[in-house]
Amino acid sequence: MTKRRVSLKDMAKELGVSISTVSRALKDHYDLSPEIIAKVKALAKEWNYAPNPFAMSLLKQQTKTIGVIVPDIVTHFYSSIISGIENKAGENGYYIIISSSQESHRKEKENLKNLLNLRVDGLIVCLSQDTMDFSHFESVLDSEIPLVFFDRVCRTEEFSSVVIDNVEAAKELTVHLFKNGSKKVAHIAGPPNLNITKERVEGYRKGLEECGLTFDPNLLIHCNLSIEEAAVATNKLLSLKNPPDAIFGVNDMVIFSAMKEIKKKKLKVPEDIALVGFTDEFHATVVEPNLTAVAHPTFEIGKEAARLLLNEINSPVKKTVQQVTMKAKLIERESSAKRGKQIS
Amino acid sequence: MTKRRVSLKDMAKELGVSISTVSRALKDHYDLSPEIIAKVKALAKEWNYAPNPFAMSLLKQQTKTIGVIVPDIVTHFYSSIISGIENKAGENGYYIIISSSQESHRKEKENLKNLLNLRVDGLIVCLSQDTMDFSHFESVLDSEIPLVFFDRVCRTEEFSSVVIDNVEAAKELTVHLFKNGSKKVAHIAGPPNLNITKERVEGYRKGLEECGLTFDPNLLIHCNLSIEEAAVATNKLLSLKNPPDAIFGVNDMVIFSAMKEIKKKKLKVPEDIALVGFTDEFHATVVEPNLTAVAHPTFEIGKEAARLLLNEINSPVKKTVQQVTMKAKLIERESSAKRGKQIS
DNA sequence: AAGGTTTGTGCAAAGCTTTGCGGAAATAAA
DNA sequence: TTTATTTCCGCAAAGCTTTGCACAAACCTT
Repeated sequence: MTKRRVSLKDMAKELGVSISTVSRALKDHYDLSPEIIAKVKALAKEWNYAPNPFAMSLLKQQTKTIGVIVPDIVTHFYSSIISGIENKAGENGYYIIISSSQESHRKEKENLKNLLNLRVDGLIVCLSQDTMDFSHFESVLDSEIPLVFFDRVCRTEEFSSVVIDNVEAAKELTVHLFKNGSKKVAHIAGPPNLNITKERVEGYRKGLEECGLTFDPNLLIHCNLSIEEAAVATNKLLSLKNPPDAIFGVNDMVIFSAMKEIKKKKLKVPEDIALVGFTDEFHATVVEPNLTAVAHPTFEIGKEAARLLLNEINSPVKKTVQQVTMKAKLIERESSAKRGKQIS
Repeated sequence: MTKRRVSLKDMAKELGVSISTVSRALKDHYDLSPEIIAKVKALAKEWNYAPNPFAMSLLKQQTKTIGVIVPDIVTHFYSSIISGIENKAGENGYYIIISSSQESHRKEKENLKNLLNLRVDGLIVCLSQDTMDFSHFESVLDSEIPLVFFDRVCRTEEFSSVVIDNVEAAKELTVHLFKNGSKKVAHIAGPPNLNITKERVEGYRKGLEECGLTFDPNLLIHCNLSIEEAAVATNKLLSLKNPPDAIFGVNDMVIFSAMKEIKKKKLKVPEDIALVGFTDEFHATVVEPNLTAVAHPTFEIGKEAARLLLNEINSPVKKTVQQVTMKAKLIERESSAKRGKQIS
């Protein structure tokens, strides 16, 4: 138990005036005598007064708090987005409360319930990997608390969301591989229920089509987004009788893992097999060879999600569902350099 | 403005009983009739009642909230520690509010003030890079709110802290380099004001001493923890007339940057120059060659800090300052392999 | 001097919960 | 029938802030 902070009451007692007078003095109410105002302010400063946020929340029925649910906070992709959210929220006097679903549907539901009970003013959510049933968001609709999804989304007619154009980006990536000499492009995809998986697979197939390559079901493997499963998938691909000459991975983890497995087999990237993926700016340049990748503007995604949410929170009208698509850019680096070209 | 949630009052009205009865029924008060209890509970469930946390905070004078201040949330080291904190806090029904100082003393002060005004029950802090003046923690002492530092600490007689044995680890790292053939070990250190810097420099010098190497001031460079400054430092070392054959970097950023610069110069790690540092498990294995490093048990550090804090929060006695030193282990990988030995 | 206006301040309610205490009704005992 | 005992439930205060309304005092006008 910690010490009680000073309240208006304490100051009123000290100065021999009423609580209301103190309250008003602090906000320069027009018809208080200047002396009183000065006295009150001086004492407030000396005693280091700050309004009790709980009393305020109770009164105002708003908490200046945003709840965030992400699959995990350790992955750079998410922490960077969180950073963007924090940035925007902070600018507007909002605090964020972060909770991670650890890619579990159960935990996601639990976190959602907790944040709702905490009376957050709004929510920003990225779905967990194994969320296939979206009924828990019904309660959000009921409560009329604004919610914005990002990256992994659902119920887009009911909730705003921030995404990148996955179809287009995946297509671009596939075409890029073809142009740089790959003829057998494999794709290690994510869990089939996620929108990002579906969209990227769609883009992959469109890309193949555009290049006149036929889709080979053996070259498309779904896995969850762990290092382990990605390693298994990679090895499966590499041991095909007709192995791929390029792999397009659905995200960071998958790419890292694939790269490790490829190196273990003494194969060279990109000479033997090119490698591309979706990732964030940071990691693409840490690994070697540097990764050709669709880089998410993570910080911006976070900021945008927060901006949308703040808009909805402060909007007088009922609902303003919006889908924002951010620009993701393909950055060509070493891992998919043209065959035969010397890598420096 | 969102919909009001149901309150005890609403339910009391609906059932035609008093608020107190509803409140007591929900906690199975002994002298209420079983029928009333059943009715209340049924309605509470149907209406999805949850106590208003602000009313509770007001009443109980505690918020079940922990404030966390870190230099940034994007770096894996910190996000992983945060993850540990969240884990432990969650288990005990506490929420965490995270704010980042962005390595700025000013922001750190501001965050501290905000969290104090928010009435958090406790604080977990890692100092910013340019915090040299620690007077802002006076207010924490005054408020009697428990605080635990980790990694970058100060005022250790007044606040508990969780650290690793930097001196010992740095010494070990230096000796390891010597044993594997390095004779001129350089150290890129952090800002001189940080305890981690001082301790690692001390360990470095002890290590040199133990190996019978004399300390060369040219081989010790201080820099802030950015990619850019680390690159400058690395180049300065490499262009000495008598350049080092090993670099010991104070943290991740420094190491990544140094590695890039070394590769740019077409030098080989570890053949031309060995590289070791302090980092987390994850990144050490992502870069190539894999990094020999003192790996922080980041998740555990977070859990331990939270554990200490929770102890203090729930302790009836006044103060129980504790210094916990976590085990950091040196993991030998490729970047410092014995000279001449083949790297697989 | 009496009524009207201005100026400065306090009361009280609302927002929500918990809990000590007191009170009413019902039952048991005398 | 009256008193004592249970059994069940409500009042009210505390925790803190804001704000509409009311009240009092001082001033001004006629």
